Amino acid sequence: MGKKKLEIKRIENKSNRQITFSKRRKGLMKKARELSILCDAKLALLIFSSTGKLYELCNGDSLAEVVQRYWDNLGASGTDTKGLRFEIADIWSDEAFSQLVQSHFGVSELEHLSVTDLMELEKLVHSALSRIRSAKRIAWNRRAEKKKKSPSDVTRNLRVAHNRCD
Amino acid sequence: MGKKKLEIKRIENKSNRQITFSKRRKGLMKKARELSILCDAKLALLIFSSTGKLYELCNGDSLAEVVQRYWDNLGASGTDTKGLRFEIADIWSDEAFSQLVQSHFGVSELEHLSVTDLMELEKLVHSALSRIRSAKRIAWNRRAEKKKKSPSDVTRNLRVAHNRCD
DNA sequence: AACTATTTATAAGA
DNA sequence: TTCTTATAAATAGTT
Repeated sequence: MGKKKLEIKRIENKSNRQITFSKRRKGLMKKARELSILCDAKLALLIFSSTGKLYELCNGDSLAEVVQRYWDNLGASGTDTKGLRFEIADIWSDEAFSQLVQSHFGVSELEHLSVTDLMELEKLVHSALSRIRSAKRIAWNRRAEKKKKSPSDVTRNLRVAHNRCD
Repeated sequence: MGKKKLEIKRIENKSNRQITFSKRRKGLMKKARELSILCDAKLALLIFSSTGKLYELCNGDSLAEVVQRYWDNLGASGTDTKGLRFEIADIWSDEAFSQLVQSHFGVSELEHLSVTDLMELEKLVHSALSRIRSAKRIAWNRRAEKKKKSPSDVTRNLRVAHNRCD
């Protein structure tokens, strides 16, 4: 929409690209906000400009919680994750984790921690996730290297689970 | 845009709300895709309908990676997280975590785990996060209850940190 | 699910 | 850059 119809492909002129980014980013966020209000939807929107600057929008829950729902949803829609879910619950009966909490905060019950402590713990666990993901990526590549010619169905399914984006 | 100007507030009629949700969701995703192509931006968009159904869009990296960049960004932009970051790194030198990995998978080095194991571990740690967040929410409410009248600056800042959304 | 009267977003230009 | 304006695009109400 504008004086000329704009073809949807990368804008090569840098300053035009910047201007369009700024205008459309604002428009997109406005629309996102409207959708969430009009239709009572929860949403999260993250935009990284080509220079790496982050713009974000979310409503209702914190972004972390929206993302968490995303993960829950992944788990729920998976076909054979039930056995896994049982084991997942077990992390809390595992001595190791309460020891971890104990050694960092002096108590082992989450219920006894302050908001500040819990935020710190949250970041702590997030950093664990980062490292796990990184290891997963590396393991994935190692695996892909071996099966270069024709990936098996199992491999393809894993890719879907790993990279659930359209 | 439409035959009448629509006031931006929750649409009470359920079927109208549903129809508007469907139309606007499609429009929003189209705009998001266009922005990412035109301006070479990375983005992630998660939408949960009021019935809980998830619609998502992301380009470039997987959603997990976009979200991870979000967390990295949070850490980098925080004013007083440096001290915290040091402690965060320490989770991996902590015996407790490697014991956890050891007891679940038989080896303690992430590098020796398979993709499948790492995915399981990832879910495991995610479930830990769920519980931490839940505890945080509860602790937060307890705290808010006490300071009902006029929240202090500290309280307000924590809310910002907890719920970093505009 | 299609239509269409309007509103809204925005590409160029000032 | 910010403001304006002509035009394209999205969509509210309707069928």
